[in-house]
This record gives sequence, C-alpha cells and structure tokens, in this order.
Amino acid sequence: MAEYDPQKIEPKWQKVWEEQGVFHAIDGDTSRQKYYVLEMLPYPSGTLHMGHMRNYTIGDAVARYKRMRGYNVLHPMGWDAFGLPAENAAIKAGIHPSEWTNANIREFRRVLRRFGFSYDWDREISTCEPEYYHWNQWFFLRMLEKGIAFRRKSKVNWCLDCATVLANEQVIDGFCWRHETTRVEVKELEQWFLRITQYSDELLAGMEQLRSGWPERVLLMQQNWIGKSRGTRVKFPIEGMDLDLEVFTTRVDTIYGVSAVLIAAGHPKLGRLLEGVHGRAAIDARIKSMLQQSTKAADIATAEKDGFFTGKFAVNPFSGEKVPVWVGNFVLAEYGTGAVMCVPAHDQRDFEFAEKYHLPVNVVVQPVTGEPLRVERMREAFTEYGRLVDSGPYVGLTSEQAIDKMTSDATSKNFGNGETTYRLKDWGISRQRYWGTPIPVVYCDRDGIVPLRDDQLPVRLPDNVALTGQGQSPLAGVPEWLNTTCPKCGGPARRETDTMDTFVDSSWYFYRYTDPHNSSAPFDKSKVAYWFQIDQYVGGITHAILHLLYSRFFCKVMRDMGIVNHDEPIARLFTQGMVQKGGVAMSKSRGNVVGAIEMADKYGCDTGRMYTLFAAPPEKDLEWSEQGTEGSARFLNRVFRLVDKHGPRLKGVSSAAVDEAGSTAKEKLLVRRLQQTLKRVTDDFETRWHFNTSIALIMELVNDLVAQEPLEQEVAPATLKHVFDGLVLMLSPMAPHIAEELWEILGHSDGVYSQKWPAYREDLAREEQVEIVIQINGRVRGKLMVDQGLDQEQLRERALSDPRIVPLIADGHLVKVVVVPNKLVNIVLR
RNA sequence: GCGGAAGUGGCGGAAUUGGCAGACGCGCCAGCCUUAGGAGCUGGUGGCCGAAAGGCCGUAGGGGUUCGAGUCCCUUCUUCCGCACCA
Repeated sequence: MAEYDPQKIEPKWQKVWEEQGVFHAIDGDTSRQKYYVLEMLPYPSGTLHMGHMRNYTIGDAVARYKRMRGYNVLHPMGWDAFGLPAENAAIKAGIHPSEWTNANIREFRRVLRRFGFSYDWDREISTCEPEYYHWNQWFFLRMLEKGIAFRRKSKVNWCLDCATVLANEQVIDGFCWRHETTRVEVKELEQWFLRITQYSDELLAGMEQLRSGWPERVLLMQQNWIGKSRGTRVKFPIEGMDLDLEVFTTRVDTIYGVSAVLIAAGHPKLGRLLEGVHGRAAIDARIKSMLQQSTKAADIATAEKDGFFTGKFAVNPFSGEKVPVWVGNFVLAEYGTGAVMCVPAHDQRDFEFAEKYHLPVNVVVQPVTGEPLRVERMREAFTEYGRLVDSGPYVGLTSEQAIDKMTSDATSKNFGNGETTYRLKDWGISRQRYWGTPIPVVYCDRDGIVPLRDDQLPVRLPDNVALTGQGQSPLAGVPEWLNTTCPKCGGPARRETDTMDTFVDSSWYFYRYTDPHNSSAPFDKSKVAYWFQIDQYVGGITHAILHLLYSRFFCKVMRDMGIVNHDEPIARLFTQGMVQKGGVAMSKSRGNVVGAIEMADKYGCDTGRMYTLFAAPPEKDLEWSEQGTEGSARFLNRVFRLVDKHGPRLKGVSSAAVDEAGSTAKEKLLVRRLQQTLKRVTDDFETRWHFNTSIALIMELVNDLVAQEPLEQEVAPATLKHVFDGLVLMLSPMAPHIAEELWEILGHSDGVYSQKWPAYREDLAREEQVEIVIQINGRVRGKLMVDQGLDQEQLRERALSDPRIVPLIADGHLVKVVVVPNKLVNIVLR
C-alpha cells in the first residue's frame, strides 16, 4: 500500500497533461458549446502567494468542471508586464526593466505550472513584447482617426516621487496611489487623452445587461464613478459689468430662495470680478490659501465653511432680485460651472455658509405633508422635494413640475438651459515613463503632429536608455531613437517621448488570447466572434472601477470600428475575497505572506487548493490558518488511504454493467449517499460556487464510507468501484492531481480530465424513510420515522398518537395541527 | 453624510424555499494504538440546571408578523468596503 505523496504525483500528472495537450482550446469548434473563463492577468512582481493562488484556484476549478460538462473551454494566462516597478528596479539595481520583468515572468510561470492550473499555455501573452504592444499602437491610431484619441493642454496630477502624471483614478484623496504620503501637485502639460466621456451614457446604460451577471456593488461603484447628474444651467448677469456668471443646479425649483451666488476660488472669471476692488493683496493671499486647501477627504469633511464677499452683485434672472457674489471654499472649480447659487433654506452646505455670514434664509419649498417650515425654527436645510411658495408664477407647483417648467422657461428666455454633467473625465493616457507602449506619433516642424503609418508599427522601445527616475520621459534622452523622419513630408521629426498608461494594455488583452500569434491584426474577427463574450471573469474587487470600466470602453470603441459584434465584453464577473493573515491582506511589505511554492513544497498544491476553497465561500475574505491547512492535508490523506486500500481489488472490475441501485442494504446506502452528494456538489458548481460546502459534503461522504467498513462485505466490487469513481470525479476539479492518481489506482487508463461529470439520478438519491419532527407550539417534542411521501392525514394521526406526545397534549386545548409532509408536524395547544 | 455588504460556539464557517440552529473543518477533552508522534483510530465538545432522563436559554440589541423566524418587517448599535462640500 502506497502513501499519499504529493511531491511525486503532482509532477507526474502535470507531465501527462502537458504531453497530451489536454487543456488546449479549439478555435471555432462548433460540435461543443464554448466556455471562456478568465482570471485577471497578474502583474509579475514580487512573489506569488496564496492570495494570488485563490484567484487561480477558483478559475481552475470552474474550467475543469466545465470541461467535464462537455464544453470547449478557453482558459488562458498572460502577463501585465509594463509598469513602474520594473523601472524603479532598474533605477535601484541597475538592471534593465525587460530583464527584471522577464525574470519575474519566468518565476510566475514556474509557480503557476507547479500548481497545475489547466491553462492553455500556447496562448500565453506578455504585454511588454512588441508583438503585443504593436496593437496598442494600432488601436491608438484608429482612435486618433476617429477623434477618440486627442491631445490637449491640461492640468494634470503630478507626483514628485514618480516624476510623472497620474490619472484621476490614481489620485487618492489628493495623494499618489503609490506614495501615500506624497501630495499630488497640479501642473500644465500637453497630454494624450482617450475620449471615454463620449461613451458616458452608454457605459451607464450598458450596465442593464450586466445586472444578472455582475455583482451589484461593482455596478454601483461604476455608476457613482460616472456620476451622471441632470440639472439646469442659469446665467446670472453681474450688475454694472458686461459679465455673466453661470451656475449649475439640480434644484432650480429653489431659485427664488437664492441669497448669494458662490464661486470657486479657482474660477476663471474671478480675476475680472475683483478688478478695482480695494485691498487686492489681502484678497489674493486669501484666494491662494483657499487654492492650497487640502483635498483630502477627511479634511474636507471637517473643513469649516469659509468665504468672502467680492463686492459685486448678480441679478437673479427669475426674480430680478440683486444678490451678492461670494467666493466659497466649498465650491469646486472642476465640477459643473465652478459657480453655484446659494439657497440656505434648501441646501445644507449653503445653510451652514449662511449661518456663518448672516445671509438670509428664504424658504421657497414647503413639505407636502407635516408641519410647514418656519425660518426661526430651522436647524438644518430642508433638502427634499415639496411644493413651491414665494416663487412668483411658480407658486403651487411641485418641485418636479417646477424643475421642468423653470428649465424650459430659462431656455426660451435665453438665460439658461437643461444640462447633464458627469463626474467621469476623459482618460489621460500619457506617461513620462520608459517602460510602456510608445505612442506612435511624431512631431514635425512643418506638419506638426503626424501619426505613423500602420506599416511603421510597432514603434519599438530602444534598449539603451538611461533611467534616472527624474524629470521628463527617459525616451527623450535617446537621440537615435528620438530623431526620425516625418511620414508625411520626409523631413526631420521627433518621436513622441511619452508612453501609454498600462491600463491601455489590460483593456483589451482578453481579445488577444483568442488569436495570440496574429501578426497582421490584433485578432481575427471570427475567432473573437466564436469565443466572446467572456463567460466568466474572476478577479479582485480592487479592479471594480478602473480596469473594468476601461475594458468596457474599449469594447464599445472596437464595436464601433466593426471588429467585434457585442456591446459588453464580460457576461459574468466574480469578485473573490482577499486572503488575509492576521486580519490584513497578504502582502510582501507586511511580511505576512504564505508563499505558493512553500505551500506546494510542504503540503502539495492540491492541499493548498483544497484549503483555499474550503476555508470560506470564495466571495468572502479568508483568514489563513496553518492548522486549517493541515486539516485539508489530513482529508486528502484519508481519501487516498481509503481508495488505495480497496483500489487494487477493484482494478479489473468493470463498473459499466453495475447495478447502480445496488441490491444489499449497504449497497443501497452507499449509492444513495453518492447521489445525494453529487446533487448538491453539482448545484454548488452550477449556481453559487460555494466550494466550501461542496468539500464539506465530500468529506461527509468519505466519513460515511469509512463508517461502512469493511467494504469487502455486502458490497459488490462493481458497486464499490462505481461509488469510488463518483467520489474521485467530484473531487477532481478541486484537487486534480490526487484525483488522477486515484483514478489510475482504480484501474482506469484514461485520465480524469477526459471524463464526463457523473449524471445525477434522483430515483437513486431518494430516502425511503424520512424523519418527521413533532413540535408542540413550535418546540421539538418528538421524532418519527415514516415512509417518504406519507400523506398529511396519516402524518397527523401518527403524531397525535405518538406515545411521547399523548401525555403532553392530554390536558391542553387543541387549536390546530400544522402538517408539512416529509418534514414536521406542529401541534398548537392553548 | 450618501451607497453597499456583513454581525451565528473558543475559531473558520453551515443551515439554498420561513420548518430539528451550529453540518464540515480547526482547536480542545477523554480513550485506543504506538519505543516515539506535529501519524492513525474511537468517542465527546453552544451556555445554564441535572446523577440521568430531561428542562430552560441561545444566531449583535429591542420590537413586530407567524402555528413556527438566523431567515420576513420596523428600529437601534457595531464592523468592513466604495464614494464624498458633485451643487
């Protein structure tokens, strides 16, 4: 009898899978349904730990299960290989970014192979290879043609430590996402942008078709990020000047309550407003300090309302009333029009501002029900919709009616219009960095900005670059690369020295897997048409906004180019929980990682997979426990010993002609338990992915089998083999190596990987007898074994005449008896 | 502040449709086996009362609906996540 030795059997079966090429996806196979399951591609840096492996283990279990269900499965893997850390390593260790990156890729590949994930390695991609980034450049040119890629001078977020521009999404509370203590500064630069805002509405509307397959909270996060807000723009003329101030409001119905117009300290018209005002120096100092005000969330929340009067007055175009113009520290220059109307009675911020500076509070909307508002008693603003008062011709309208009417009146009288604003900004993709995709344009003294021709792609990164981590793009320091000729006039030109944000790379990589070696196009349309949409995407919640929103945007652009025929790339998204140790996510910097290789060396990767799946449902965070791991190792040992003990005896036995129902009581029991387990494990795979309960059920089945020892007695070898086969097959998506070994021990010569998932038979799963709980007033007072399906009347009689129950109900007044067939009888006494 | 998720033994978690709360595993206790055990096997393990049979209490707190509530409704609290002076 052999011992379970994962160190021997894991490499053995990985070699078999490899040699037989069993995980290759077949392009365009119409004999089977396709299934595209994908885990988010890793950034190859540091070491792979069990936090990473959880993601891949979940995806692999699903991929293997789907293959057994007869699908043509595409399950690829690749590397998100461009990015800052490679450049930082280059600066620090003097090693070229490509060398550093490729060393990491080799290590990552080794670890993933060590875990035996069922990837189609022939489709591996790496985004830092010219064969890949060629197509980033190609997409960029197409977007340039369509006006989706454009260049403009813009205020950008500048991190001193990275010495580069950050996307809005990479600025967290005013700090760099990588350098949590580095304040992001504002700088003006010529930048390349992708016009994602052109798709704002479609990105919102497209979520409807994702409702069923994506987590609700991811959709909500994206919705908030897009931040659509419908409102009204209204022009307030400035008294005595040839100047208007436009405000944006979602509550134009409150406009008769305006006490002031507030503008941001950074408003472009502020300078003109302040012309000729006394004490300019003091005011300028004040403005400067407001502009430097912290943008950190916590500070904003506690910051006191602050402002000052500009000395100018604006005219409310609805009422003709004159109101002062103030600068307010809480008005954002970048949102809406940078100016707001101040309505203290109906906006909490305005209320606080008015309290501090003694501006009038005018109630113009009254609640529809309840006490009418009285200014003297108001402690806070009334911000709900209601019915208008003191609002000229609009008195008596509801807020909703007033918003419509006032907006159309403002439009027809030419002092305003309805408008929709978005929080979403266009995507700045320029990076002053080396290790990214070169942007394929040149600057010509005669022709200006000139895109390269397709036949000039890819623009390769030069190798000989001095990386200092300072200043502008390192590419500017390579003259032989920088200086080129203009594709238009043939005269001298300089290349663009910025590279693309790496989120461009990951916005379409999953299309490339369908056709990874294509050298004439990013992919063949027909291959994408066959494989897409992605049936199941698995990854962390951290990518809920950036990666997933950009990917959806790219898909829509590609659809408009006519190269894909779907609106959304990802049908279903699963966000797995983090793996934690000591209550915080595993990370190298915290020093709390459980390395994947150490895990595999100590226990075997099947144990690592089993524990990862067993310790928590996959969407929840998982606290790592060394002792828990040992429990999983013990279980696999137990299964191995059980099957290995009986396997040799069953080797030559054919289970084809087995009487599945069994004939002895023991056989019937084993078959029944197998079928019951199969049903629930199958349900878990098909619906909830609660592998933790699947494994618990398989453990129970094993416990039951052990409890029925000696299995040599009263069980026909064919029946036992049938039950063991089922056990091993159910285990195989989660612990594939031990499953292969046991399959072989049971005498099969074809691999588990090529087997069909066993078919569930309800007739064999059904219990002949069921236990009925007898309750009195909802409390359990007895139990009863009866035949399955016994009718209500008989159940009632059996319960009422049960010797344990009779004395308990003797002196109560019987109110009613609730009978639930196959479950319980509840006797209600008074 | 707004939006979302969650709160069950010493711990991870189960209870899928309103029907025996605590499956499965970890840990712990007792026993067996062993020269030995970080191996294996058997049994026990929510709290309180009890020798036992059994009883009472118990799913963050309070209230409700129901024959019956971890599950549904109202309410309070706590934790985590996202957004945040977004007009």
